[in-house]
Amino acid sequence: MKIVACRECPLRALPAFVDASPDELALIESLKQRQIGLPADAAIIDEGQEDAPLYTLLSGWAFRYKTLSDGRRQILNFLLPGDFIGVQQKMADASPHGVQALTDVLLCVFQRDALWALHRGAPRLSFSVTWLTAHEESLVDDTLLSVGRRSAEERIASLLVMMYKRAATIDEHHGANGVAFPLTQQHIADGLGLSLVHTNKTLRKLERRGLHRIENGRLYLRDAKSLQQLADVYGQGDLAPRPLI
Amino acid sequence: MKIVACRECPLRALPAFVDASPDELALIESLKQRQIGLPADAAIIDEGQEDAPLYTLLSGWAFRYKTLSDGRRQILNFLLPGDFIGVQQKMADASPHGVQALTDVLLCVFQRDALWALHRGAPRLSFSVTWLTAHEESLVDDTLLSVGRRSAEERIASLLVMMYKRAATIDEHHGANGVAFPLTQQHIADGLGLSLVHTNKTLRKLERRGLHRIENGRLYLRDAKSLQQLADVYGQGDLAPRPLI
DNA sequence: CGACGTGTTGATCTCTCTCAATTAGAGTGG
DNA sequence: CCACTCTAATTGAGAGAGATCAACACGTCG
Repeated sequence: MKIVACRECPLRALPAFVDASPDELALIESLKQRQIGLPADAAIIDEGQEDAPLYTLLSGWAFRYKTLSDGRRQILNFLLPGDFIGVQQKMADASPHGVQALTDVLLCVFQRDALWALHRGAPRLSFSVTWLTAHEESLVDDTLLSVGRRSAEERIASLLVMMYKRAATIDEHHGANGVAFPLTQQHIADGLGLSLVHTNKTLRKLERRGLHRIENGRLYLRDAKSLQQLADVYGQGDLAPRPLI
Repeated sequence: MKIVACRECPLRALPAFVDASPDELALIESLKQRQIGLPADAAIIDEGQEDAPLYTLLSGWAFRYKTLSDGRRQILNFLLPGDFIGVQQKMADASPHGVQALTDVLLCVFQRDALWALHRGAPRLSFSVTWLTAHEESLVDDTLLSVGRRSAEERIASLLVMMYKRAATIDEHHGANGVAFPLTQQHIADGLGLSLVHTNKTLRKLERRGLHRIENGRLYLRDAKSLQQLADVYGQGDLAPRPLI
C-alpha cells in the first residue's frame, strides 16, 4: 500500500470521524513523518522504551499491555484503526506500557512534538485528542470493572459485546451479522485477567449455549440480547436510578 | 474556608505544579464559577448523570467508581488534590462513572465549556489537561495490571506503595515517615477487586510481617523495600531488558 | 444505652488456576 | 506426498486462592 495523504485518509470517510478544515488537514499532514507497515505480533513500542514516537493506527489491530517481571501479562486495551498510539508517554520519558501488533498493521508516524504543535496550532484538533484520550480511559475503566467485579462468564460476554460494537463501526465487510475478530483466546485471557484454559472453557460454554460463534477470524453474536444481559452492560435497562446496594 | 483566588491557589505552591503566566491564571479564574464544599461520602457525580460540570479537587480525597446493577462496585482510581473531575463525560452525555467524596472535600466548579475555552485560549494549559488525562489513564492501567494479574498480597503491597507516593507529594504533614490515608478497608477492597474479608486478612498479614502500619488515618511504610519487591513495582530493578516470557 | 460503621477472625465453599494430554490446521523441508 | 514442527484450541483432573457466611470487638454518636 502506498503512502496515504491525510486528506485522502480512508479513516476520514468513516461516520465516526469528524470533519476537519483544509487548514487543519494541512497541519496534520505537515506533522506526519512517514508511514510504516508491521507484521502481526511485531512490537510497536516496548515496555520502558524511551524515544517512542507518536503513531496513529491506519489499519489493522494492536493492543497495549503491561507485564510483571515473571512474565504475567495484562492487556490494557485493544487498538483499532483510528486510535492513537503513544500519547501516554510524555516526552523523553519511558513508556509505561508496551504496544504490539495483533494483525498486520499500517501506522502513520508523527514527529514527537506533534501533540504540542496540535495544541498550539489547532485547538479543535487538540480538543479531539483530549477527548480521545479520555475515551480510551473509559474503555480501560470498563475493563477494570470487568476484571475486578465480573465472573469469568460475565467478563467474556462483556468483551464480546464491546468488541463487536467497536469492530462494527469500522468494519467494511460488516455483512452477515459478523465482524472481523483477530484475537486469539490467549489475547482474550490476557485482556480479562483469566487463564487461557478457563477462557477456553467459558468461551465454549457460551458458544454451546448459542450465544455467539467465532469462526475463521470472525465474530458472530447469535444472541446479543442474552450476552448483554449476562454482561450487565446497561445495568438492567436504564442507567440512572439504580440502587447502590 | 473562603473562596480562593486561582492566583493564590495553595496547590500552585506544590512542587508538582508548573508555573502559569498571569494571562493563563486570569483565564482560569474567569472560567471558575464557584467553589463548594462537600462532606465525606457525598456524591459528587452520580453514575449516569447528564449535566455534570467540570471540577477540580482543591482539597480532600475522592474516588471514581462504577457499579453493576446488583451492587458490585469497582473503584477505578482515587483522586487527590489537584486532580480533575469530570473530563471524561463529553458534553451533554451521561457520565460513565460516579465520583464520590472520600473525605470532606473542597471543589472548584468550572463552567461546562471550560475545557474548550482552555484549548482555544491557552495551548499550554490544554496541553497540561491532555497530559493529566493521559496520566490518570496510566494510573488506571496500573490498577488493571494489579487486578488482572497480581495476587491479593501483591495487589495490597502495590496499592500501599503507590498511594504512599501520591499522598507524600501533596502531604504537608509528611513528617514521621507517615502520610494521611483516609481509605477504609472497604475502599481498598473495591479498588483492588477483592472481598472485604480477604482484604482485611491480607492487610493484617502484611502488617504482622512488619511491612506497614495503618493507624489513625495515617499510613506508615515500615519496609518500603519489601513492599515494592512484593508488588514488583519496578520489575525487579531495571525496566528495559526483561524477558517477556 | 442501643445502633451503626469499621475492623477481625474462623470455617466452609467454589470459582478459577495449574498440570497434563490430545486434536486440528498451517507451514516446512526432504 | 509425507514426516515434522508449531501454534491455537480443547478437555479432564486435582489444587488452591479468594469468596461467602457467621460472629464478635471496639469506638462513635444520637
